[in-house]
Amino acid sequence: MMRNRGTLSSIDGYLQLLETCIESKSLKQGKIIHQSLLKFSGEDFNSHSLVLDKLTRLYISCKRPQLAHRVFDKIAQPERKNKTILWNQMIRAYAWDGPFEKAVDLYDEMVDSGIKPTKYTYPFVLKACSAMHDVETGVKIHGHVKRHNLDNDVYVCTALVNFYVKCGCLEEAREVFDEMLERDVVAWNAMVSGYSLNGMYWDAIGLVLEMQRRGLEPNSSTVAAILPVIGEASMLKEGKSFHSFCLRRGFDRDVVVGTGLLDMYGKCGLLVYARRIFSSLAFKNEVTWSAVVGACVTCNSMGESFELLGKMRKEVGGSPSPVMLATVVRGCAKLNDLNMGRQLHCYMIKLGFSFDFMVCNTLVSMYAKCGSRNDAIRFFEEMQAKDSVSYSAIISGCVQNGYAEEALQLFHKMQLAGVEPELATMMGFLPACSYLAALQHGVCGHGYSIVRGFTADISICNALIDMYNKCGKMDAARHVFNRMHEKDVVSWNAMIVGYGIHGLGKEAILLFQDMQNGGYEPDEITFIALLSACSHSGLVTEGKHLFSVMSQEFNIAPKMDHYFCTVDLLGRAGLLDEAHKLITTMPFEPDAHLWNVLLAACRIHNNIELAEEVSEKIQTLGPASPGNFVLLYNLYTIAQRWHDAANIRIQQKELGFEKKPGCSWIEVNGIFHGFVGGDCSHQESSKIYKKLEELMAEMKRLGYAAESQFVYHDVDEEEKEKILLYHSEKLAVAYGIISLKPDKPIMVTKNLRVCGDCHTALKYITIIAKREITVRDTSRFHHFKNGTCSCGEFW
DNA sequence: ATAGGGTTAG
Repeated sequence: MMRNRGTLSSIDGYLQLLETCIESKSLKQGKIIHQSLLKFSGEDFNSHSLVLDKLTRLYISCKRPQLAHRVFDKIAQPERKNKTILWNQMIRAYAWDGPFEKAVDLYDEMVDSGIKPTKYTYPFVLKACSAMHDVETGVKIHGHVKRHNLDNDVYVCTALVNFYVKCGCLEEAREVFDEMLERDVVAWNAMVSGYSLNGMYWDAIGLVLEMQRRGLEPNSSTVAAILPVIGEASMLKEGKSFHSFCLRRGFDRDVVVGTGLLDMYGKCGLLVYARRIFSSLAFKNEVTWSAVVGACVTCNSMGESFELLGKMRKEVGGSPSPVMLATVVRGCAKLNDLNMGRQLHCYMIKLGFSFDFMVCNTLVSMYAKCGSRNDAIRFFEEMQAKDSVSYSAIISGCVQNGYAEEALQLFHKMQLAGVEPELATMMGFLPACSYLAALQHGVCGHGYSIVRGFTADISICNALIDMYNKCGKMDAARHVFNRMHEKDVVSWNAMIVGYGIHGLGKEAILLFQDMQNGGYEPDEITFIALLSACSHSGLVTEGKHLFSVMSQEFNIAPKMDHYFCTVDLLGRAGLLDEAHKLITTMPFEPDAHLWNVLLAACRIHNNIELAEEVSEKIQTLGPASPGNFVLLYNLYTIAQRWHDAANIRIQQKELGFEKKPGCSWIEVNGIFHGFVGGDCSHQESSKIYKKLEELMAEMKRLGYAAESQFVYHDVDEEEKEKILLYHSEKLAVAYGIISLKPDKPIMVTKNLRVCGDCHTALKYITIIAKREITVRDTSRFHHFKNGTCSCGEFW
């Protein structure tokens, strides 16, 4: 009889066979045995607890927790009660390989069936909780630990510290750590890596010092845990002292420590040291190779990173890891090498990495940083799964390329898709609001940031300050600024810029005083902000003083941008010769851009002789931007040299310096209405033009004459008047007047500088329409009120 | 131990 084969006497044989499979982790053989048991053994055998126990262990050891679970469930209830160890092993299996929620389910089942968890149970459930970031369940389990008086066990408490650390609850972790009766090196390491993972370098280092003071020796794990933060904070001095500590203990030969050391040196910018450690390591693994490639990318040695990629394939064989490729792609982004980026993209597809979140997100970012918004969008849309990083990458990518409105739409899509915006998402969203002057969206973003606790972050507050400043809400910006618990140089700069673009130069300088009194060191950007603030307010003496002070007292050598601002300041004030002299006596060669600033000043003060001299310089240098062409063109048209003007236009086209079309927009109830010159595409276009004509008639009655010098075409006066009337900023203002309630101020944003004729016209319009109008152009705010503008003609 | 998204100026 077949059933005879399944007698109890043959069980031992099966059990032994299973045991060898468990030891050798041989899934294939194990499955064969399992199947033959099913086929030939019949019921008795199949429910034999020893067999089921072994089978469960087999699948656990082969990392098949779900298969194991199925067998485990067959063990009869009374038997299962005595198998605490097996329960623990099942939970551990899920905690390692997932699905993590199953680990928690099993734990609950265990507790419900009256089995007391042991100190070996808790660490695994907690591990599963931290993998899911399930703080609530973890805290519940912490309660169970206390109830079972296991809160004096090193093993369990270390697991609790680890759990809290991974969930970002540093205070809770520290509390558990502090209450531990005895602490071994592993416990200390858990706390150290907690501070390290959360970027709290001083706490991490302090803890290592304290552990040494208490007579405990840091081991290689301690060092490996602390090196990443040291690198992140570029604390070279501390890094070197840990390095020498490693040399004394011989830890440097350890791959993990060695990799950590080379990574740390790379992040500190010392590629020479990183290379040296890399070549000294006898054993290098995948991570080591990725780390050294990363060090090259960080230190701008791109060629070397590509070489290393090839070298690794030759020396180690096999294909590079996703991490390594993502790192090289990051290098392409840094180099702006779209071609190489595309090639790597193909390579990644070939290797089958196109399902990896990290890899795909790097590609989105690379395309965006290389200025190819189309590729970025296309690739982003094609991704089957998108996480918050994908959205963050595409949102900032759009903003970086000037597609701020699209960025807002993507932010909206993100929420519809149920993906929660993270801090870094807001770092793309808020600048998009700044760009668009999208106050209503910006305020929502502020609210959301408060709710999520992001406003504790300096960078978020800086982005908020900038957003409010660019939306014309200086009070709100200052409020955020004042309430920050900690500021950095960016905070001060953002606020100084705010005063500058609002024409409040004196306030900008006062804030600079406060900054110094507060013990903050200004940087290059601080002075760019200050100088441009002076230029917007006509503060010539103050600006000149700041320019000399920056190198003499603050040891910051003026760069092109500082000359740019100072020439602008002098030029606008009519000090053309002084501006000219500054350019010719500066310690490096001026570029076309800088001459262009002087040219613009010549145009303001109608100095044709100097302008011609300057334009010659620009022509020999080769115009560097569409702006150069525009100014030259304008200059010739003022001089009515139509032939020269036409030549400039032709040259501009041939060289591919197309001028950006002027475009203005206005936010009405959170919706943007954009206009280009002569735009008839708006739904209410006819109403807008009717309003403009009405205003025009009234303006003329008050003495307005179209300033036709702002039309640089050889056309007759009437035609010029029309071209001017339909400038985008006028269209947007007219739409504001007809769509916003009379008591609401009108705010229009323009992507170029506001035109001179429009500037005059808007003064009249404030009188006629009895409304306040604000225009933000690329360089500053213009607040029009009762026939005047806040800019005082400095723009 | 390596790895994806980020603020200010021109």
